[in-house]
Amino acid sequence: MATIYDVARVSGVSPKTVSRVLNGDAPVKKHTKEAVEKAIRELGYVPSTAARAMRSNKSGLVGLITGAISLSPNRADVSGLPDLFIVQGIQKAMEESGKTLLIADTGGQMDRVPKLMRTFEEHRVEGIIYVADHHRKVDLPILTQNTKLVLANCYDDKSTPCVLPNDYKGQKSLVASLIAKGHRRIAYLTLSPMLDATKLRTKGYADAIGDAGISFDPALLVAADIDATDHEAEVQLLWDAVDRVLTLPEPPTVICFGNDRMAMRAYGIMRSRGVSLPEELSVAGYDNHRMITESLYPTLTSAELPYAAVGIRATQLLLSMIDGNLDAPTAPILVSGPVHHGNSVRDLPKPVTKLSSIGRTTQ
Amino acid sequence: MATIYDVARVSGVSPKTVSRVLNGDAPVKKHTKEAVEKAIRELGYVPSTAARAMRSNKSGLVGLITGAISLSPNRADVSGLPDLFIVQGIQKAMEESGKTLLIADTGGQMDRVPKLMRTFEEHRVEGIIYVADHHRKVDLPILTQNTKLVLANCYDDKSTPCVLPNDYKGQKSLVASLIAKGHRRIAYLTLSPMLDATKLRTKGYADAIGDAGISFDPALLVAADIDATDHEAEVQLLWDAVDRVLTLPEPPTVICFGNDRMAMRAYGIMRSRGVSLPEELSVAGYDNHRMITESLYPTLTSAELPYAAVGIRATQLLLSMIDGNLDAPTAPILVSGPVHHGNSVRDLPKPVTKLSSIGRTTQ
DNA sequence: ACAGAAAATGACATCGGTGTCATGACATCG
DNA sequence: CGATGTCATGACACCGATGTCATTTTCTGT
Repeated sequence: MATIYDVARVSGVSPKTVSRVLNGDAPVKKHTKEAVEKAIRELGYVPSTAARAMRSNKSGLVGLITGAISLSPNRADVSGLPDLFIVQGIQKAMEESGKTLLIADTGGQMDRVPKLMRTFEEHRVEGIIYVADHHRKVDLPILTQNTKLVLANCYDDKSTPCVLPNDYKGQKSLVASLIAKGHRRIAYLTLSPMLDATKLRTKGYADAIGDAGISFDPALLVAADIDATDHEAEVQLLWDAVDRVLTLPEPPTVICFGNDRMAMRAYGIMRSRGVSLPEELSVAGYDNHRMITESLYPTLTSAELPYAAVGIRATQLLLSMIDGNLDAPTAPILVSGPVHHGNSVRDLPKPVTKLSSIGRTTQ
Repeated sequence: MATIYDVARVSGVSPKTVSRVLNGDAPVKKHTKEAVEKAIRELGYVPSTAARAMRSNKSGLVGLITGAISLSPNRADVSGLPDLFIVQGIQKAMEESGKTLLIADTGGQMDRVPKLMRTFEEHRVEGIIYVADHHRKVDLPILTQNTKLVLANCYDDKSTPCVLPNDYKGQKSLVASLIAKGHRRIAYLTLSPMLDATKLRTKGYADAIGDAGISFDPALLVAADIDATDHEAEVQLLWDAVDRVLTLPEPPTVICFGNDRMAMRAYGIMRSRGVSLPEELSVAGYDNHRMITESLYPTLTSAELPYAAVGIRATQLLLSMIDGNLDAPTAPILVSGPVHHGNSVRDLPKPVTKLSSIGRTTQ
């Protein structure tokens, strides 16, 4: 492989001058410059990042730890939006920065993380992004010294800088939009209550109806997706939850589901029950998993889980930390996504005025 | 960041001795060794691969070019098995080799490949794997000098070493297994005839029935998945193709589809037509896309498209080329996968003997 | 035409490891 | 006991870039 010395020799100048041509950091005579460029072309010279890294103490590398590549395709049916979208956002944002991404996949085994981090340190990465498969707390080994670390879709108790989806605001916006369409009996069939996302979204739901002056009815809030190892059991739980809210004395006019997949299943359940969507019942999901929302009929209203944006924000944050422009933020950075309106939510005739709204508004 | 010199100073030995402790390539007194290891621990010393790479001219890096990360999740509905599975295979195999994987995603734009290759060369990767999204011919820019290159799921006309799924054998094995179950009228509804995979599989189909002494009936071979930009049109083409073979004077007892997704759609079509599976008609797919094959009822018989294995083989090939153990193979390496038997193919009562098989065996 | 400034270029050291060779301390053997 | 060999260690150069500083060439203005 040709080196800068070879180029210098062939073009009859000093290596330093070749360096100047390469980096354009000092004036070089036009004639000289052309000779050097010719030599570079002839020799097929490509500068070595390793040598550069050594001299400048900057590797130009950024590490990414994720399980998204090894797990995503198989897992498409067990979870919400695949975290691969976060990785995509990171790739996209990183590309523009000129840094090179070193991707390490855990294969789902957390105990491999220290080894991966070690490899990253040997390569002197300028920073590391850790991506979790869902909004949750993590506990990573502490990095030696001052390697920059950003958590994406997760957080820890050492106040490591992190970027999270704004689950609170997402659900709140979604429910607010339902209220704006005239709905007042709004059921929420959640994912497991153990999830951070569920806790936050439930608060968003409660605040949205509270802000609208609607009283909170605990019967409308049902955890419908407990960790069932069994696929059958999962479907049955959902069926049961739907049944429970629909047979209430005053049933909801709309049901929000913990994610789009639950909503998709609900379409089938409604068909079985002879309930037509959205005429007799409106439905909303979460994630805006386009493969689902756009292919369902009617198209599904859903709050976007802004995974690509989380990846992009995490990258921007890391890059700014690397540049030293910014101290690490102490609070999590929250990323919000819009509500995507499909045809699964219908406009409800509004009561004429608040004063006259004495009769029932449902059914 | 601590260097080998810091370790040497703290432990009171020469840098070279520290190097020996690190690499174990020369005897070191036990006492000295312990002192060095203590210093390494205290300083949190991590050797720099950049410096190593410079001295040894070996980066320990391998490049991977793919579009699987940026495209896979969105594209799950437009293609067969996602090529991400190939990337998974590569990651897995590479991990054991101690090399570090540099993943570059094209984002679907082929014109970005030269830039990515350039970056890889700057990092002095020891080899590059190029992954295509489906079995096809590619035309990559020539690499400077002797950088090792392996193509996965694709080939070129410069006889670059490549690893391909054995589409011929896959379809042949599948059809042979159908014949073993007593089927003799076997329809094949293919993907676009322009695809390499289709050509190879069609030959596999023809050879399998030929080997069984069944005469080839062109009416049973229909291209059913032309590149329709429109989703609707695609479904209609499939419906039409199914209709065409089922209304033949002597209809098939089993239909093979170009991929699992087509087969999945066919389930719906059969339901509409009132044809029960597998009692009245057997069905087989291709890819063994588990998300589909295992969740359909009845479970789908499918030939495995061995993407993970393609990734692993490609990695092994590249690593052996890097080690110089092996010259590049001149012919493509073909990877075969098994046929996965689901419940979508039923055993057909066999004619008692060949001599007495005068009557119709169908319907 | 000449001093002085500015532009263009080069010599050399350095980054952090490791290969090569030299050297000193012991052990072994005749 | 001295010659020889082995073991353990260190000095030094080198990999390929680039920062620092020195030097040479070219450009100004008077």
